[in-house]
Amino acid sequence: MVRRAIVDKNGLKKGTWSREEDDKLRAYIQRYGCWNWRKIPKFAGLSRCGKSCRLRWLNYLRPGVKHGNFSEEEDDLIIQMHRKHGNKWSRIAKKLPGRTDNEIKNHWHTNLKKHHKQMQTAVQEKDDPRENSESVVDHIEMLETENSVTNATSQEKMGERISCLPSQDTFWEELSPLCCGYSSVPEVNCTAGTGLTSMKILEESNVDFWTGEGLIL
DNA sequence: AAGAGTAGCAACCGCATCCTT
DNA sequence: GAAGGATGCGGTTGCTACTCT
Repeated sequence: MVRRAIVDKNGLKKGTWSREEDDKLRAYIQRYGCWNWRKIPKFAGLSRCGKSCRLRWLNYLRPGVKHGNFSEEEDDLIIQMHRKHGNKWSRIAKKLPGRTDNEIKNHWHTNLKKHHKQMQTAVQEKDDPRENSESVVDHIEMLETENSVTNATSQEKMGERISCLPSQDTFWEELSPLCCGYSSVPEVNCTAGTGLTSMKILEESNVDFWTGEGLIL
């Protein structure tokens, strides 16, 4: 299920990524971070365009990316999010840690679309009470809205909670190879360092690893 | 067994938006 | 504020594997 690798007129390779290319890109980004997607292929020794590298990293090589079957919970969430936001795949992906917008989009077109149509037909035939009740998505987003309203307070709390983090620069320098693809980092008030690794700190601080936002518990 | 049709998904393309100068 | 470059996003394509006839 892959595209044959070809070389275009500019000498840039297209199509399937080989293992060797994956290794090169992964090694480069883990070492230097993704400071400029256009220049990375050159420095990493790849005959690919920056866009292609970015996509490959975000969808496959990035640590934490889940592959394989979607759970029922994930399916439900996708369906509800799609009902609410339409084809806003990146937005939907933010609610599913480890899933990429591309994967969700594919999953929707191959599996959920059919299911969704069946559901809609069923709803039209028999008025589905779920259509009128508050969905999980609505509830989550309502909480998020409340969270953003009290953002200042939250940030203060966040500052307190992770005031033990290393300096901001050190912190994101260490994390940058893992956080590539996200153009912004959260405004985190970091102060004195500790012996904890950044990953460990993230795990313990209720900060969403992928978005940098505080998690709703 | 073989050819046709379909499903699944990685990857590309082009436009939109953001960021920097 | 304008322009140009970088990045993000969603639609679409192309290829292989699988299923059906």
